[in-house]
Amino acid sequence: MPTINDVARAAGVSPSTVSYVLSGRRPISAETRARVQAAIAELGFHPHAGARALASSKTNVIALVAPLRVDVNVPVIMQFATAVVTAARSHNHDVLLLTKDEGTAGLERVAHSTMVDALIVMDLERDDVRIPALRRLKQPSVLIGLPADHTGIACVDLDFGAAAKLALEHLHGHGHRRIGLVGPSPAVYRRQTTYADRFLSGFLETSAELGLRTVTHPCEPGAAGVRDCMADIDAQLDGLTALVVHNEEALRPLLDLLQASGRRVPDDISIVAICPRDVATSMPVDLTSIDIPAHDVGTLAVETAMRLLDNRRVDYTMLLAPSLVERNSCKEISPSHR
Amino acid sequence: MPTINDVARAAGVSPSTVSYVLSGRRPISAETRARVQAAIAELGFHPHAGARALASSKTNVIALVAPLRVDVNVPVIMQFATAVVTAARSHNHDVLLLTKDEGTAGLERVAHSTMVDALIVMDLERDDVRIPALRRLKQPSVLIGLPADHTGIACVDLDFGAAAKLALEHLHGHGHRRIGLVGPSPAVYRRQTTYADRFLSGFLETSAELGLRTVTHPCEPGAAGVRDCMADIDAQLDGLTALVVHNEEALRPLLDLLQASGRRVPDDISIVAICPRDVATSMPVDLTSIDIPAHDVGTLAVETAMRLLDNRRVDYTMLLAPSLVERNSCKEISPSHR
DNA sequence: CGGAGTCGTCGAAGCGCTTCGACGATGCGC
DNA sequence: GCGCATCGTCGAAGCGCTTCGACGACTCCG
Repeated sequence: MPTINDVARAAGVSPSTVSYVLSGRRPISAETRARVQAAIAELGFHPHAGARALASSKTNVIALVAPLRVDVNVPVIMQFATAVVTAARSHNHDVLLLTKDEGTAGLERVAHSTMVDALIVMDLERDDVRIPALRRLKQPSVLIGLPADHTGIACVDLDFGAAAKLALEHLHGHGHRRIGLVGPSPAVYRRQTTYADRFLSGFLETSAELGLRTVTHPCEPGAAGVRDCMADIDAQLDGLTALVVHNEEALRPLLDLLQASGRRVPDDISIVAICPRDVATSMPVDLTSIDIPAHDVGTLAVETAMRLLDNRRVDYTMLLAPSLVERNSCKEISPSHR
Repeated sequence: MPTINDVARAAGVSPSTVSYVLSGRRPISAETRARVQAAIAELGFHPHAGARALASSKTNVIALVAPLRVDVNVPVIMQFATAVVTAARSHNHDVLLLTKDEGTAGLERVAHSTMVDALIVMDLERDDVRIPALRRLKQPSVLIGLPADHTGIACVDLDFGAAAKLALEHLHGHGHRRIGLVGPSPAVYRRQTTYADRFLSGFLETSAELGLRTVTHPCEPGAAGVRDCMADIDAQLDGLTALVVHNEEALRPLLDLLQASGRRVPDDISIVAICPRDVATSMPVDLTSIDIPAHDVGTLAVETAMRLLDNRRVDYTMLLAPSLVERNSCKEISPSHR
């Protein structure tokens, strides 16, 4: 492996000159630069990352802390990860993958040993124990999610409150007045992942504003969970004409159940789903949905980390506006049926 | 951030002694060790990764090259990644996540700049262009998959040939004689990911050995793809009593289609699926399946990388034996119906 | 009781890079 | 034509760690 000294010798310059050619931090004449670059290419020189990190205190690596339990939401996690890696590479950074189950210790390990310049953390809980730890680190961090007290830490997420509002407004606009919410599984609420609450609050507020009759219910995974959930919803609200589904796993069994019980979508019941686009379009009925813009969120998280690294100003709460795509699961209801 | 010198001073020893306490490479008296460890704990010392890498030429990081297109098989990829990260951590290594689309250049970048000690590469094609590049690296690599010429590079994968054999033997044992294979999508064959071929060869060989009447067909994604595929299979082989499905995406629409056309599983048609356990158990019918042991494969890949790093002997072709789990999708067929 | 090992520790060199200050050479204004 | 910037380059210091050789203090054996 050639070193910067080898390159310097080959180009007939000093090592510092090579370094300046590489970093562009000082002006170098065109000829010198050309000679150096030729030497670099010829020798196949790549600067040693460790040496560089040691001398410059920059690693050009960011940590991505992901919930790698084989769990719900796998495709969404994957989309985040893809976006983060891609965006990081476009800023000349690499990504070190950590699992959530290393917890606080993992964050401190990589931060204290100077393996990374910044951290991106996903799947935050309302009072996540990692937040105080992150605050203590010298590296900046960006959260994907919105825990309770994130003072001084940048957060990026979909605006789930607005998403709920948007879903209800859409249905309201189509004449629906009696609407059920099929929520995430109780485990999600228990885990205090805040998107569930934010969505729920937005739902309840908008429901009140628009004067709707609504009922909300979490939904256990599996066909049985869906059956129970729908039974409860139907029991509490008759004349139901629409559902908002904030639960990816439930979608498929829900559609199966509706079909089995002879309720046609969208003729008898309309549905708005909150889920990734490809999930919405891979169902028996193409679902009108509000996308979870994992790609945008991941990219924005990286951009934000980069801004923090160059001491540029950032917003500390970035909630992306939801957008609803109409497909074939919502139907206009005539006033007489309201 | 305290350095090794700070620790040394606090403990009243030389920096090298601290280093030896950390690495255990030389004997250190119990008292000294205790004092040093106390100082480390008190100061919250963590060795600087870059400095360490520079001095020792070891990074304690391995690269994981994953196909991060948002594509088929997402859950399986995720399981591999989880297993690799977990196993790496248990060997005191971290994982740098690279995407397949950086190609050869990405591998060379991280290897030449000494960011990683070893590489684990997934989703190999038959004549993958990355293989020659990997051979040139000074870091060892382990492949998850089995490309054509992998001389000198360790490979780990499920034995797909044996899996096909196992599936057919199971069905044959239950009296089935006319069996269809619903294969991966043509895109997979085109991409020359070798597991498809290995499975197919195993299928054809075993079919011949057992004297079965079989027909094989790739299957495009989506309900339409499944319909076409089944139409072709039925056209070529009447009296079909069983299917082997080597295509995760196809499972759900296939079951829908069979139900819609009044063929009950397992009463009218038996199924053996090759897919992760949780996919098999999340279908309307619990499927008898051969698991894709992503966790085991990922773990073994890391173990192998670790062995290579300590210059221990490794096998260069590690094919894990498949295992079939009986659930509710296969039925004994009476001789009269054969 | 002397020499040969072992044990425990230290000092110094060096890993490959960045960066700071210095310095000759130019160009410029007046 | 002289001083002053600016430009382009160099040399050296150092980033924080590992590792090698050295060395005093013991232990052990014959």
